[in-house]
Amino acid sequence: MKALSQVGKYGLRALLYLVAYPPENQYLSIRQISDDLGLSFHFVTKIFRELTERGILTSYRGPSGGIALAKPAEEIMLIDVIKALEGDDYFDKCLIGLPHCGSAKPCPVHDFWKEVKTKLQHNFSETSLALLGEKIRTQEVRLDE
Amino acid sequence: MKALSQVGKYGLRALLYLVAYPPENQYLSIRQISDDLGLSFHFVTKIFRELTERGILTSYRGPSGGIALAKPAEEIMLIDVIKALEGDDYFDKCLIGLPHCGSAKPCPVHDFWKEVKTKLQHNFSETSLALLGEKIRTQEVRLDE
DNA sequence: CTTAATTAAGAATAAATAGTCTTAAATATG
DNA sequence: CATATTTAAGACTATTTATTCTTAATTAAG
Repeated sequence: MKALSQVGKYGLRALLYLVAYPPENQYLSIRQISDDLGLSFHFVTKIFRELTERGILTSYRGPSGGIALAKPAEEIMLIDVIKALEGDDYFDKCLIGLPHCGSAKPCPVHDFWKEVKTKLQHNFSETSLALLGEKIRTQEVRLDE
Repeated sequence: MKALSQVGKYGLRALLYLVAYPPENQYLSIRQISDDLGLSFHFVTKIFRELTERGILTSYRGPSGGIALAKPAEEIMLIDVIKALEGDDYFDKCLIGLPHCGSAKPCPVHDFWKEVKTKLQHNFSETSLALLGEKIRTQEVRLDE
């Protein structure tokens, strides 16, 4: 199941890198993230611009510039990131693509799919970047390969 | 969340039409399905060829030919259709796209995502086309708009 | 002030997906 | 056998998504 586009996958991975390995300086360069994760520098830059516009990151140009979280990692929830990367209507789509599917005109799998989306949405709303960063640092999980 | 490609969405809708409104004759023509659902005839034809190869449909050429279920609708599970349309690895994908993500090398959201996929897989395995066809026929739900 | 380091912006290209079209093959019917 | 109806096959085109490239703007440091 391809739940995220490449933008979503790379964006989330790059963001988690920042959260898991916060820089000593105020800003972490995009180059370091993209090199370390083996992602295209330009592509990550483009994705991060969107996250900056959405208020998830801040950026600073020039030497020793880079990007940083706009808020404490405890206050950034996975759902904010996913909506920023995939669109605010991420949890509103009908499984079989009917444009007017909803509680008034449900498709054959509407109720079931609604339930799946609600649970996902709930889980993503409860998960902070801080939690995921901690998970990565304590070596329980990994961000590459 | 775009869980299905256009092939998956259209294929499932077209198949559900067949199940919900079984023809009096042995075969239902693709033209009738595509016209009724407002889908491209050629596109549905292409999708149905794959479902025929995968043993979900049978087809018959010539006048009063068309397609039909290869098995009773009770024996065709949603999971078979989705795997035929989206690929057998549909439930094996890492959320953030790490190629080696698994229980040995889990990504930061592996456990959570695994659980979501398992539940989905389970639900799709229990849902037959017959059930969905009945749902559509009894007007609880709809297949167009 | 010059240079190097960095992100911003968006144009350009490539690849994947979606959709259309043409021709062939099969088959029923007159 | 001729014709009409239908799916099969795959080439072709269009659109969307992904990726790369180029240039500009900002800023630190010598």
